[in-house]
Amino acid sequence: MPYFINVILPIPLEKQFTYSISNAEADLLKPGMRVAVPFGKSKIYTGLVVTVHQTPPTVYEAKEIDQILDDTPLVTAIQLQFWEWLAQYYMCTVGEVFRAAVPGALLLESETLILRNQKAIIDENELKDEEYLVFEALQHQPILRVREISDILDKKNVIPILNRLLLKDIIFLKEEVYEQYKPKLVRYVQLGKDHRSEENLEALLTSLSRAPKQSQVVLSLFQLQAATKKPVKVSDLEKSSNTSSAIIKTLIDKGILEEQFVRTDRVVFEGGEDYEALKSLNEYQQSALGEINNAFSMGKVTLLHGVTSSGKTEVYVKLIEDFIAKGKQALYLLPEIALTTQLISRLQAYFGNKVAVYHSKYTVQERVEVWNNVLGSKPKAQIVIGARSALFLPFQNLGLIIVDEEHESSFKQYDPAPRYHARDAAIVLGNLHGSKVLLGSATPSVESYYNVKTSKYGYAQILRRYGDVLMPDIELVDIREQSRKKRMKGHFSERLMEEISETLENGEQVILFQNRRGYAPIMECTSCGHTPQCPNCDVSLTYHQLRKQLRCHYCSHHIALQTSCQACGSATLDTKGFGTEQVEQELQTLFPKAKVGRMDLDTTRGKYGYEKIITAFEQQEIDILVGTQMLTKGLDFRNVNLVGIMNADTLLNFPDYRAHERSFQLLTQVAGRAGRTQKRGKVIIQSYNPEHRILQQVTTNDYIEMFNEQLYEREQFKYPPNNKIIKITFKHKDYNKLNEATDWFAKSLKIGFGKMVLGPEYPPVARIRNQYLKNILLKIGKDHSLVKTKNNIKKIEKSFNAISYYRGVRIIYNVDHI
DNA sequence: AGCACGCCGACT
DNA sequence: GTCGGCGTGCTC
Repeated sequence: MPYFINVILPIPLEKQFTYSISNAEADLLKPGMRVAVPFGKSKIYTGLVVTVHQTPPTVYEAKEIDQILDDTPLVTAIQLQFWEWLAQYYMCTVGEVFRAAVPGALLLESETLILRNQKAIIDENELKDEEYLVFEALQHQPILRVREISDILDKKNVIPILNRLLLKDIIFLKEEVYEQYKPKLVRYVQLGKDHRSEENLEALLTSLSRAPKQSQVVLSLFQLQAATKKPVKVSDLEKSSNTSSAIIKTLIDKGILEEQFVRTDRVVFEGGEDYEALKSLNEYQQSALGEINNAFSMGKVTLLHGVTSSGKTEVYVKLIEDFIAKGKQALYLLPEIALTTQLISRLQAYFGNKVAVYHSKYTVQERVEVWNNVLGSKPKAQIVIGARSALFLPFQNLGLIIVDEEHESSFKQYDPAPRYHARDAAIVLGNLHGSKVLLGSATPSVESYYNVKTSKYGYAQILRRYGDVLMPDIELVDIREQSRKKRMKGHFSERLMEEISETLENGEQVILFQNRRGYAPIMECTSCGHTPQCPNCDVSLTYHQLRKQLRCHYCSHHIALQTSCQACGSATLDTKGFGTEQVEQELQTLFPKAKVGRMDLDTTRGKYGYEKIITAFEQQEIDILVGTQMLTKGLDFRNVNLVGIMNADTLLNFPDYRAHERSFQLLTQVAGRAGRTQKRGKVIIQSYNPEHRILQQVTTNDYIEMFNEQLYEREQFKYPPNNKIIKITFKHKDYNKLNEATDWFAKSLKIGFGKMVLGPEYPPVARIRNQYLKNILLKIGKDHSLVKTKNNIKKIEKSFNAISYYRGVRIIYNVDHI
């Protein structure tokens, strides 16, 4: 009986695909292994084996696989279960989860190569211009890629031309698949067998007496090897003998040296073996740890609620220590922006090279190495610290998951699918592994705190800051009043100016928070009111002073800065609103002696962009640091005594149901950066609306009141935690078609769900990259089954797709949309 | 998602 | 009269 496999392909299709395999392959293949399979006319994709079976497909002939890519499974059975859950819950395909879960370097795809047919007899006169260009290019370079041909011809669709050349036998095509991951090899050398004894060495040195460089190398190598008796890294040898690789190569060619290659990890912790002993916990941390362990023993997910700088990290470290002592793996999840060198080096100081790091700034190659180390339960991957994607690593016996900064909305993936929430997914993953899950935050999300209130989660609390440092003194400044009295200097109130001067005089540092990058959001003509718009999206262009450009934040379209209004020609252009760049500039005029730094998306690009600014600030080369959200997470600066929030209103006026909760969290977190040593820190919050409930609650640090009010409001408007929401986004370039399609969909939904259907409504930015967008929001009450609701939606989608006019309108589901 | 096949406007 | 636009349908 012939054998078959079912595979998952990394594409957004619901189905699994069946391929035929030989008996020999059936012996080798196990679920979780990768295979390269032909798909469609010419492509080759990486598929993941789900089942090996003997049921032939009935309505089609199964294709054969191209090749097997692994000799042991790359993905575990638990991972496959986890992927199924994600796909089901977040309404996407398992293929999309597969694509997101596995490092890109392991998902090989074929590429079409164009080669010249050497045997062809070509009459150049028969070729058209474009065909000739391709032909000529192939004379210089025997192999070309489709991309390169596109570049040569300056045209995107080159397939018709290639087809014509193919027909004329001038070229042929080849599909090439290649492994993108290559292990890193380090070259080692040692003295050849014949030269190792002392007398042979002397003979050798005599024979090399007329080649002083070479004998120098031999001598250095002998000294280096004397200590270890092991081969020596070529790079070390070059350094110690002060020679070039050419001389070493000559010696290898002469057979005097032997070379060998050793596989190494790209990611190595250089700290050695001396771990720092864990600081002993203070009584508050100790009692929190007790409460956590108590809740864990009841099998509960637990929330650790500890004020800013209360030393939550030490509690985590203690827990991790306990779990790895039991031989378990531990996963420590953080939002991307909190994954700073500061925190990582702190953990490495405790656990040395047992810590592996996994996040988006790592190269694909580095990620493959972490993946393999986790899969092999290697000692160096017992503890994984990473951003949300670290959930997808192939853990073998995961004992503990910590989700730090649990309230952070960046744990929810927005685009592309799977649009999962890492905190919620972590709880499911914990269930599959039977591991304990700890959520930590200084300002828990309403959802998590609600789960504590309803006894679904365990709870532990730390109310004191570490070392009994006082909570900062928070002062609200009414800038409405100030600007009316013309007391503002730019965007700075008198109070903020005073405090900055005083702090600088004391030799302390200042952090200023402005939740907007760029110089000023928009440029406006004061004569006619015209503002430059993006041609592809429904937004105004943002002014970036540094590059003298107007840029679109959605499609990265940009134009040079205008000197006169495009609409009326007058030169009376002015900026409206302000961002970090402008704050930075104002500071330089207001405090000419202070060194000002800026930290936002624009200044932290690149692998070490971040570190540079942080280090400069730590070493007090910067007096005032201006920044966005990034400033709030995982950073610990000793000498900061003042934090200023330039404008709290932009946060509060955000048009979504989480705006208030998020403002409270953000402001509390930023405030927490002030005064981390003995002196009480100072926080100035500037606002046009200082009576706002949330601002009052931040000032008095009243989390409970904030929670109760928010919970009440959420219940009134049928939002989570008691209700579930699904946002359905529709996308199409034809405005009218989109409107009709969304109206149809909403009408169908309303049959089953009535007034729980909201919209369709345009989002604030209704067109991006020339595609119009429209949303339908579905609220699902506690009394409704989520699974049934989703099935219902899928059914409606099916009928929707059966209407040919609507086809082409893209539908995007976002479950638990934040 | 890609990618091929198939039917209508603007150029040689 | 062709070239190339993108609507439609399929992929084991």
